[in-house]
Amino acid sequence: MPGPSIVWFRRDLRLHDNPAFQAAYKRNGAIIPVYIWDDVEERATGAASRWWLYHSLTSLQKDLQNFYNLSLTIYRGDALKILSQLTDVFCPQAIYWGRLYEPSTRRRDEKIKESLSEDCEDVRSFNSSLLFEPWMVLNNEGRPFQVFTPYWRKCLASGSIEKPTAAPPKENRKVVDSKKISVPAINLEDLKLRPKIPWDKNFYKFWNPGEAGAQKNWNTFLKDRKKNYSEGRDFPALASTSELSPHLHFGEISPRQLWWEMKPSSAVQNVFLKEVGWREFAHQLLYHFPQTSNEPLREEFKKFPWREDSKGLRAWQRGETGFPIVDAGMRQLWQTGWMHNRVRMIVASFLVKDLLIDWRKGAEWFMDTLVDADLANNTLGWQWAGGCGADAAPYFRVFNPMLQGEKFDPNEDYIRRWVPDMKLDPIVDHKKARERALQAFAKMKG
DNA sequence: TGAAATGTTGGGGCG
DNA sequence: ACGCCCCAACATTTC
Repeated sequence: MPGPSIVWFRRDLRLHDNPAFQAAYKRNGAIIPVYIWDDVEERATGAASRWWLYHSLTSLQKDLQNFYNLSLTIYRGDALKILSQLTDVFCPQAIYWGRLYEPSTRRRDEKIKESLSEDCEDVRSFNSSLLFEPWMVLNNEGRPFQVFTPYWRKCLASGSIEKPTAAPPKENRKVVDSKKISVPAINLEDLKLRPKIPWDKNFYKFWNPGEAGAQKNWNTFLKDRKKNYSEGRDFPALASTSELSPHLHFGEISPRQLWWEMKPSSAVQNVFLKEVGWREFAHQLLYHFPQTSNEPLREEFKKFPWREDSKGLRAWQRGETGFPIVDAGMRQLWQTGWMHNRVRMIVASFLVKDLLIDWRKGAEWFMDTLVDADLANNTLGWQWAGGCGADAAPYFRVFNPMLQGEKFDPNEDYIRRWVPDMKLDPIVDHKKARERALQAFAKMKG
């Protein structure tokens, strides 16, 4: 009888196409599925994401129980310590997990892999969340791409993507008593992931965290939204996007599934897959330039003269700027934990250009309020808006929030939905603000 | 994955 | 019929 395998779930909270779980399953022994809430998770997970995580773990717990008679054990504390203790007690044959790519998780996981390998012969990580590993796609000089189009072209030319695998067949796995270890397992409730103040009450109307919810959104997308995606995706009043971002962040659905089920005749031109490509691009950028979540990729922006403006920042956060499309976006974010991507660009441009507030302030707010908050995507998005990142909009490309509203919400449906009581009392004069931003840019240059 | 400023063109009104 | 002006429509340049 083979010994047990530990599967360390992190942000691959699914059973289909989950290579770590699959590999453990194939070993035919007992499986010990664990989730560990340690400092790295705690620091990196904002309030809205915690809400999501709570429900996603609940869902995974239920599925593991129902399909395999496995109980996902939850721990709080230092991941290395806990995994080492588990290893001491259970002498697992294998310890598996899905890879993450942020600097903090990489630092931690490398140490863990090295340390556990001394006591366990098969400690392995798997690719569960990307189509292309960041170190696999390099330009002809062997360096990472900094422009999207050539990056994506290279990805698509670089070979085939593995087909997703179904969840392993249902069966009752032998159960081990994980309570034996000295670090006590705790209840999911004890992680206190849900808010004390019930600001999450509306979230339930919009989201269904977990693997089943992810599949549901994906099927809706394929059935109803895909055909109009390339035109409709820019109009926030329409339901044209997949709304998969939080599911993808927590690994409730596999990008390989999206890839294969799109069945594109020409992947290069497929607009939806291109968006998946931006996600890949963001992850490889953060991998190769790990400092960019805090520092602009383009050096000259280190001396950009940002303004301190706590009143402006607060008005932006609350959706009280007096610019309808900006306020609508910020309120959609607050009420649902999500914002349409077109509107993200508009509100980001407004904060960075019209208010001249450091993009990092905006990034921080997004990390705390988005259910899909993802360090790689968020960093790319904000540095793009700030003009200081890879393949970024040139700084002088200033969005006019009124014009953007006219273009992308012509009937004001989106605005009315989120700010029914809209009062036009702008906190800045856009024309003057634009001039000010251009001057600041010139100052940095000179 | 801009928008404003500036330049060019051409149709129509009118003396 | 012609030149002149106005200005919308479009194109190009600049920020």
